[in-house]
Amino acid sequence: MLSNTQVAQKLLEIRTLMEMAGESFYKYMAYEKAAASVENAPPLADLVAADEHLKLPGVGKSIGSVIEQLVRTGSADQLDALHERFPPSLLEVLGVSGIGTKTAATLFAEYGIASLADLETAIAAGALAGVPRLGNKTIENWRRGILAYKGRQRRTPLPAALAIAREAMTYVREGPPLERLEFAGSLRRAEVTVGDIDLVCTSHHAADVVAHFAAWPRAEAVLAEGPTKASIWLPGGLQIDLRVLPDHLYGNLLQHFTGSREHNIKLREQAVRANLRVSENGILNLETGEVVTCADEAGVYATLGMQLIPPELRSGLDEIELARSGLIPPLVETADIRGDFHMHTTWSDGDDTLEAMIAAAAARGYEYHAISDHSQGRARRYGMTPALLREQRGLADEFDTRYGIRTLCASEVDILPDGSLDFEDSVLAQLEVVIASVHIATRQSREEMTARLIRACENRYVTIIGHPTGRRFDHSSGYEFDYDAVFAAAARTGTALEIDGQAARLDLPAPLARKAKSFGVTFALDSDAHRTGDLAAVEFAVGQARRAGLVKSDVLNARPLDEVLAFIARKREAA
DNA sequence: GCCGTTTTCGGCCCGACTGTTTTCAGTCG
Repeated sequence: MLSNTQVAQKLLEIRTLMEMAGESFYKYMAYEKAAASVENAPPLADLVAADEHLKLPGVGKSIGSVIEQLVRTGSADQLDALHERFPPSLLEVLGVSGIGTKTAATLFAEYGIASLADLETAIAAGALAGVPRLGNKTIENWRRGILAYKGRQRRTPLPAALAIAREAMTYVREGPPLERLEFAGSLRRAEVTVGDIDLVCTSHHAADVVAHFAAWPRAEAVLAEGPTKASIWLPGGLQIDLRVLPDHLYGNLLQHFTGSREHNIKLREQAVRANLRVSENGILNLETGEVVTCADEAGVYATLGMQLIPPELRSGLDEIELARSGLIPPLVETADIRGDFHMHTTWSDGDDTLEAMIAAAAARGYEYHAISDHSQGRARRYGMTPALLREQRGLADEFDTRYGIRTLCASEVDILPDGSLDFEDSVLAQLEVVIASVHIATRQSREEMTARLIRACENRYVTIIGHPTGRRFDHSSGYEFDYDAVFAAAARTGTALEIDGQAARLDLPAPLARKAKSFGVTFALDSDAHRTGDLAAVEFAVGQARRAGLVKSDVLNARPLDEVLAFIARKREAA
């Protein structure tokens, strides 16, 4: 069964090969739009089963049937036919920066270059010398592009990209004077992984700022450098783009470079109907010739007759229609978070002591938090026993007085393969917060895993299901289960679902959280910190929550302590 | 190929940078 991301990739492959085949621009662009739509949609398997995939924006009859084939069989007639003409290895050639579909099509048709290896051989043999419109500089750029392609990592996880962006911004600030500097693009939209880093800047000294940026010692190569914009590569192939414009255009600039591409296309299509041309240089009224420039993004959206759309919602799905109708809700913010239910100490697998974690949580200004060291699972060499839990509780009470915070007595308890928990109910009853998580036996069938998670929800002592899908960017795509059934069980039993902000997890993913919200589920936004420095990861959980459209009232740890305790008590009493 | 607050037909976002082209196509985001 192909995932949404995999289907989106196949649609993009069709798009690329259609362009090479000489299909019309709007025809293949339709596939690109559909791919973006699919990426942000709920699980396609469910949509196709309910025949609801045709409701996705940009998906009509033709692409709808392609999606259906992809989901059911893993391929599609259309893709197979294109592969008859163009070998899949051509996509490698297209992966080289500077080579687009036109060039790749020519290289293939005229010189038989069908793969990266073919291209390298042709360059090394000088087979491309003397070709019209192919100078030494172009060949040299390709050679560099091939090296970058080979060394390139996959898309960079959001937390890692954010750290790099902040380093680059620190460096840029050390240069010529500037007014404002911000990261934009997929990073600002809180996408789970980012393909490159976009920085926007306002300054009276644009060319100097750009030159300073391009001279960053950490840059391995400068891809492009003009008077207002430069692109650099870091070792490993991550690209950073910087654009500099005058300060009165800050709103237009930030809006333009925050994207997404599909969001901007839709926004501009709407604007065109009102005779407005939108770009980073302002909003041009084609009738009057007047140009509106905006100091902030709210001005851009207001000029286009809609609410400000938060960056995390700019996916190109239906946010523009909602904003025109005034239906974008105020999303949950990091400042709303009053506590963090999920963190570990040296008592299990954390790196920092109980006191250090409590002090750090208090320093973040939390009203309450929970220390949730692991239960001592059957296969676990570390972790808490009932005796250790009692001992930890006593110490925590002392530290609470010292640091002015309320530490809830908690544990992250393994959900065993049959859905029972790793602690007896009598132990669970002593805990104020129970996070139940799947760590073992992750290869169960969809049916077994569904039953297992539902049974965990039905345990009266379970407050939160931790990192519900088990996906990890480093090695695991997570386990399969019937999302609807588990979300319904969570809502019915008053069990919160976690959005785990740990760098490698970000789980629940935003499209699933959006779906869970439709069932009436309550969410816990947690850091899953294993050291004090990771408590800030709750911000990544908030980012995913915002992408899912969650508001303050959807979030358990945005509530005051008495309401949190009442939420927990309701479930225990109801059972 | 998709879509509709003028449209079920006739439209479809916008601009920066590169290379070698004497006027712009290709690529990228």
